[in-house]
Amino acid sequence: MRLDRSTYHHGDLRQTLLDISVGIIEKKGIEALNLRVVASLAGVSSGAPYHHFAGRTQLISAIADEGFGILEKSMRSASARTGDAAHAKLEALGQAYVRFAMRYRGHFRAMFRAEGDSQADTALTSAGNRVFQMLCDVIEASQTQGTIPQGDPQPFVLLTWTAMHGLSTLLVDGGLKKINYSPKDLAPLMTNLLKRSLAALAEQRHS
Amino acid sequence: MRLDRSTYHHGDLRQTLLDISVGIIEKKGIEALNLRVVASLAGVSSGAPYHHFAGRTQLISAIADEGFGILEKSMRSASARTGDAAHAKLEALGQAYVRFAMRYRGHFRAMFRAEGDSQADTALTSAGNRVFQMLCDVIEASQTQGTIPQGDPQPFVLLTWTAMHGLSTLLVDGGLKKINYSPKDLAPLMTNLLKRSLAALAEQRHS
DNA sequence: TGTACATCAGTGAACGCGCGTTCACTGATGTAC
DNA sequence: TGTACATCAGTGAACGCGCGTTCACTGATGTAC
Repeated sequence: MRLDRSTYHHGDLRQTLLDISVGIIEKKGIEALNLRVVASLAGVSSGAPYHHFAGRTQLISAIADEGFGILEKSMRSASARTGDAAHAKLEALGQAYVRFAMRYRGHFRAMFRAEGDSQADTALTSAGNRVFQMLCDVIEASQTQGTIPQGDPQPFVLLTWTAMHGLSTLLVDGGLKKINYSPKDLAPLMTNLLKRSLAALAEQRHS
Repeated sequence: MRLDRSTYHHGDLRQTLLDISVGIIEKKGIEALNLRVVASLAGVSSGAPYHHFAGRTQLISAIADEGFGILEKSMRSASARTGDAAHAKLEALGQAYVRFAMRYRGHFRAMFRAEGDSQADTALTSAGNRVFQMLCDVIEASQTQGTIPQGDPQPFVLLTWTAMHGLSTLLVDGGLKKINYSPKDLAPLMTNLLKRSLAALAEQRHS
């Protein structure tokens, strides 16, 4: 019965492999993730990773899982730091999301890798579902509190997600390099845009 | 001096290869693009494509170029169909962009493939630059006509781009499968959101 | 109109390498008695 | 406390395949004279 994995053989190879992989995905993208290189950077042989992950795919999934965990924690603590006003919570969630994407680019890419139409297996993890649920909840709370018009919340949820996610994608993949506007200014700008404009949608939805 | 390429040997293998590749990228994603399979689907041998493209990378670039060409044409004709009011043109551009992404998913993926940080060579083609320029122009026209507040147009351009592009990405990669809201309703919804809310940003930009 | 020649778009076998994955093995750690 | 044994996390050579790419070639089309 070993309590301390960290003194056993390598230390914590599993986490080391995850960390190195994240670094590679950040720098070179997910396609460049090469198990042999990861292993050698970790100082182990090419077969070692298979004692911790069934294969390359599972390693990437593990990174995605870790990412969703971090994202959920970030969003919960961001939400907890605000008052009960739904609009404040919505803004906090948006900022937390974008900030997460910038800070954990490798995880973000692993979480939202587009692998053709096999998107089925990109089914969100439980943490991913909880994140999405947080968004739904705060939108509904906004409706209850009158910050957002009544009615089917889905379009509002979608718009919020689109704005958050679209901006994050642009920031992560460098799609706005040619626009010299600081990302730090953009996150709050974007979330405020969102918050302020949701109301304008009310009549649009019924057209 | 042959005037009719289409009667020469295969016909127009170059275009055939492009079309088949686009189909594959639509169905299975860009990583699944396999030159040998493309060649065999076109009914030619594995070496044939190299008489038309220097390699896999150049074939993808050719698809991207074609895509930017189509996108530019779509946006120009959408813009031409409206009056001179800048806000109408802005909305038309947004709708054209999203519609293009849905209709030409393969091209769209080739145009905005994220290949790590080698984004340098994803430098936009001339058509891509013109598309971006159209967006800048209409934003500036909106400022002149008073639909959008004065000042540095960059943040406005960026927000428009983010909204258009973020929604398109979600639609193309199936990121909103679980939300049963029709894409056809979403495009105008999104562009209207954008148009109506740009004004709300004025004070935000100076905070 | 016919013959020699250049060119161009194909063929298809073969090369070669990157890389995921396997497998028989070894050495270190923990457990039983 | 020592010895036998189970287990687990490593090693590293080797397998195998997918796939981009090359190359000597062939047959069809176009040009010169």
